[in-house]
Amino acid sequence: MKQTIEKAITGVLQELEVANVPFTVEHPADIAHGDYASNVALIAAKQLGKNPREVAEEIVAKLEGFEVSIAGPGFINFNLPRDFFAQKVSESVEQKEQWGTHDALTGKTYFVEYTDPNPFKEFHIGHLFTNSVGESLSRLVQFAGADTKRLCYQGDVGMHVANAVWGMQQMSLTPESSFTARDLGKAYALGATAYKGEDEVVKTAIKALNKKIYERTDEEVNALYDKGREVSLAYFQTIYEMVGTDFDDYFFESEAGPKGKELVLDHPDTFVDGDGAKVFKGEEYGLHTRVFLNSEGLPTYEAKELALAKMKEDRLGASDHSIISTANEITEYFKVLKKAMSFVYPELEAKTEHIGHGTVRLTTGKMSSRTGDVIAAIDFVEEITDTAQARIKEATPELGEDRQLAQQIALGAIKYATLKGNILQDTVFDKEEALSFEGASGPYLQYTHARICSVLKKAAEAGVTPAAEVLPGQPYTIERLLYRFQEVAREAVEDRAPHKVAQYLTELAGAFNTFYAQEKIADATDSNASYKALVAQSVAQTLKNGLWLLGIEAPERM
RNA sequence: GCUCCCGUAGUUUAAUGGAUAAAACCUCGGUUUGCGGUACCGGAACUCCAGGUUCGACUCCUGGCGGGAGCACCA
Repeated sequence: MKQTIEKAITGVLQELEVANVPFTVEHPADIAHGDYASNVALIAAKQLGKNPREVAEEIVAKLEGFEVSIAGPGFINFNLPRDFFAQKVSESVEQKEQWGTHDALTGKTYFVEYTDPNPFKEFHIGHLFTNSVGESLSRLVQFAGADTKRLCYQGDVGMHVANAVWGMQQMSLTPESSFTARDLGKAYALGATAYKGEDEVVKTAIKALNKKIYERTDEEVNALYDKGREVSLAYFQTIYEMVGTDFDDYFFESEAGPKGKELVLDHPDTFVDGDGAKVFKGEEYGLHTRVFLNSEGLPTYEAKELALAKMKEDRLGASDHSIISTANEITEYFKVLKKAMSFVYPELEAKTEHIGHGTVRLTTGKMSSRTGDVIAAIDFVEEITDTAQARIKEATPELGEDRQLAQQIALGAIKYATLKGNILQDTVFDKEEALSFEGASGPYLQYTHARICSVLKKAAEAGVTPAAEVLPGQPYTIERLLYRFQEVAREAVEDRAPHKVAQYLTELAGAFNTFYAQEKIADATDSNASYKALVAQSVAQTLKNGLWLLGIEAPERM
């Protein structure tokens, strides 16, 4: 539709013999202004040396087949025909889960790497938030038609692991003993604190342990390490299932390490000596110099990441684009990494994109992953699930024991709070606000969806069948929003902006609730009831698909 | 000190250079016995400062001020 309008305007401009007018056609900020608006007259007026409103009138006189009006300083507003909306409403219901999908990335293969927790350490709320962002980005590219590969890169070697294994030894954990991921978290905290302390003997011991783990030279250490890794990864898997992420493949630092080292040594022109280490001179490109191999010859994050890019293609085949989504602490490193990669793997570098998102803070203060003083994602979700369940019990007693439902709502609250704003910015997670279940929140969207499911059931009982046979003369306001869903999905993926979906859904839900307050749907005596039911069904489908893009479930009752 | 990101109602967030800066929380005042009031309607309230570019600036440029992240062997 937008293209049709643009084409019509271009035609008129040719008639008026004006060229190179970079006009836009977009939705006006206020829906009352029309469905589309163009600033063409304002731009063209400059070239023509005329008053914008005058130019607008000339253009409008030549535009055929549209209901248009001139407003403000010279905007041309377009109102779409009634049938257009009815057709879109019908389409949305027919297309079901396909509604809103588009072809922006059809035929492309996209890798999306995210979450990236470290085995032996706690999976904390930071991982939960970064997972929400990555999962939504994955779903956005998938919705755009891309063959989407979800990837997870986990740091199973390095000093943090050495700290944890040292702690395991102190706690007398053995490969035969049964211990949990939580015990590992304690072990890590123990080791990390000890390493930071003054005791040089301990430091030396942990460093030696790190080397042993990396080289796998000590059977006893290997056994303890392997068991710890297994426990930790199994624990992560339960979390991925809980949040609804299904990774296609997992990569580990233990694999990337040796390959990274080899890669660095194979490119002596790119990675040069610096204080006994191998470094990349980022300064020559306005960046920082980074160490790729430390003075002990061990690969750093940067070297591993370099190898990882190649490993992904080796295992999953070639991609057209590779997204790596992390918190923005990594952003600067990644710039250097990309530069270095442009010498080693220029073709991979060209399609690698790092998306550094802001961090989420709790209203109670900042969390830290270094001190061991972290909030476990599991605990966080449990706590919010408890509150959600209490709320359900109050409102819908018969669903009060449904723990799974409570968890869906808790995750909806968390994910919405994470994705409601621009992901580049830091956000604050206010538990009370996210759980208020009112206004702009995940549960509000879920509630609206459930409410529609309920009213449609009532309508069916009353003998109202959703259909587009009898149409009210004027489209309902909500119809003017419904057809935009696909455009929103497209913009959101192009801008890497899940918040555009969140924002849209909130507006849609609000408009529906207004519609619902004004119009009775389950009333067979109303000649418009069938169409109203169809509109309601369309809203439910749109909410469901939109929530899916945010990684949020849409229960039918709550 | 240098680099990058960011400063919008009391609070949390929106706004491809466009119309009266938009929602939600909070607050104040209301809602037709009509389908889920976890809803709806209305009021009050905002662009850090100073310049510049533009018909038009929250948006772009310059300089301040304030916050976050990073600045060589952690990731």
